[in-house]
Amino acid sequence: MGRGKIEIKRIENSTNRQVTYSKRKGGIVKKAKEITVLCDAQVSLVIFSSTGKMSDYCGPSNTLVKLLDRYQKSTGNKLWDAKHEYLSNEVERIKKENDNMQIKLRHLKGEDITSLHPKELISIEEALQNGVTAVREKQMEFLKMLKKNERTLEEENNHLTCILHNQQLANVREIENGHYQGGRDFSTQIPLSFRVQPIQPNLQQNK
Amino acid sequence: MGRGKIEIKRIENSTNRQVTYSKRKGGIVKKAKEITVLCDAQVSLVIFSSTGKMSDYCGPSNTLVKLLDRYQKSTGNKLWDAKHEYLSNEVERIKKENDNMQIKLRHLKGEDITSLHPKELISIEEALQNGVTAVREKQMEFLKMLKKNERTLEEENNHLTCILHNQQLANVREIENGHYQGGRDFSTQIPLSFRVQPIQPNLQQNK
DNA sequence: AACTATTGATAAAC
DNA sequence: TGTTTATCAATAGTT
Repeated sequence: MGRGKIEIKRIENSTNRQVTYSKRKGGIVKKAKEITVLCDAQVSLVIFSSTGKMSDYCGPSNTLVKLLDRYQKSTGNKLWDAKHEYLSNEVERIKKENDNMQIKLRHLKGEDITSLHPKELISIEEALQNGVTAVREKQMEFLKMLKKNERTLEEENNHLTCILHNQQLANVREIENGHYQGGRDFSTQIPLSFRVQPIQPNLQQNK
Repeated sequence: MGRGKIEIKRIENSTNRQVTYSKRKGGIVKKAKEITVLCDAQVSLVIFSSTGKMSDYCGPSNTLVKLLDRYQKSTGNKLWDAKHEYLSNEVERIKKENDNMQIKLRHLKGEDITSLHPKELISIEEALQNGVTAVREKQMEFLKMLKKNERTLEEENNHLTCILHNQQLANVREIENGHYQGGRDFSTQIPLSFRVQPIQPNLQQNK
């Protein structure tokens, strides 16, 4: 079809090849559209030119994806294969797990329990009771720790009070003896055992 | 091109449509092959007939997958990567949700609470307390229902006892009067108000 | 499935 | 790239 018959082999003239490509591409796409309408067929057509440019045509109301999905099924080719299926199943599985946990959570919060059996209610109550017990135990631990800290602080307080008292005594005595010497460091006169030791409260266990 | 011009619209005659489909399909595939050779292009062609049968053509040394991979890159359409990504994200998202719930559940069960703040402990305790309250309320409802049923049954019992008593009295009297008539239906002699009424226990509220 | 009159596609030229 | 035109190819209707 044309001014002369042509052999079906690569067109060496690059320009000619490009022109022929354009024309024939148009022709094929047109034919594709026609067969789509005439025979209500589904067509997916993807063409790359030798320069790497792409064209495509897809039957109406059909995304390429949809059509290729069908292609996959037809050929048994697992185009988007195991990975996909795995992920899909994974999503399903986890969603179910999620739902179950949601339900359990709601039950533990005392919601949606109207439709439950007495036995189920009892087991939930037990769980809650155990929880309460454990939480309260923890709180008791806290309390103990606070009290322990309190005691420690009290002891420290006593210590400090004692030291202060001693200092004041020493001070008074020095003044009475007329040996007052101004800004002296009294701490060096206090027996070592009375010096304030830094105390680490173990309240910081929970930052 | 043919014995007469045809409109490009669906061919209603099914046989004709099928024939035209065959012819044109061959034509398109031929054209695809030609452009492949003439212009060294790459072609992927997938056609489904209206009956669901599939044909395809692929340029030489190119699997459809490879070509479509190129298509994917060309369009920037992350054809199946997009799907994958979506699913992957979905999995991640739900897994996180899952983990959070798992943690909450464990906390409510009194597990893994060592690292919690007192404030958090308190809010968990509150939740548990609420749960216990709700569950116990439900159980109370059950108890009430059971008691109500018990009462109902007792009343029924009384009824029946009463009826039986009356029957026996009637029986005795009849025998005393010498009017005994064998397998008679005593129920017809009992005043209506004494007849056993069917009682619907509302215990079935929870199936 | 084969035939053929006709239309449609397109190679070459502009 | 778009148009024109002579020619060939595809195919609609027929057998």
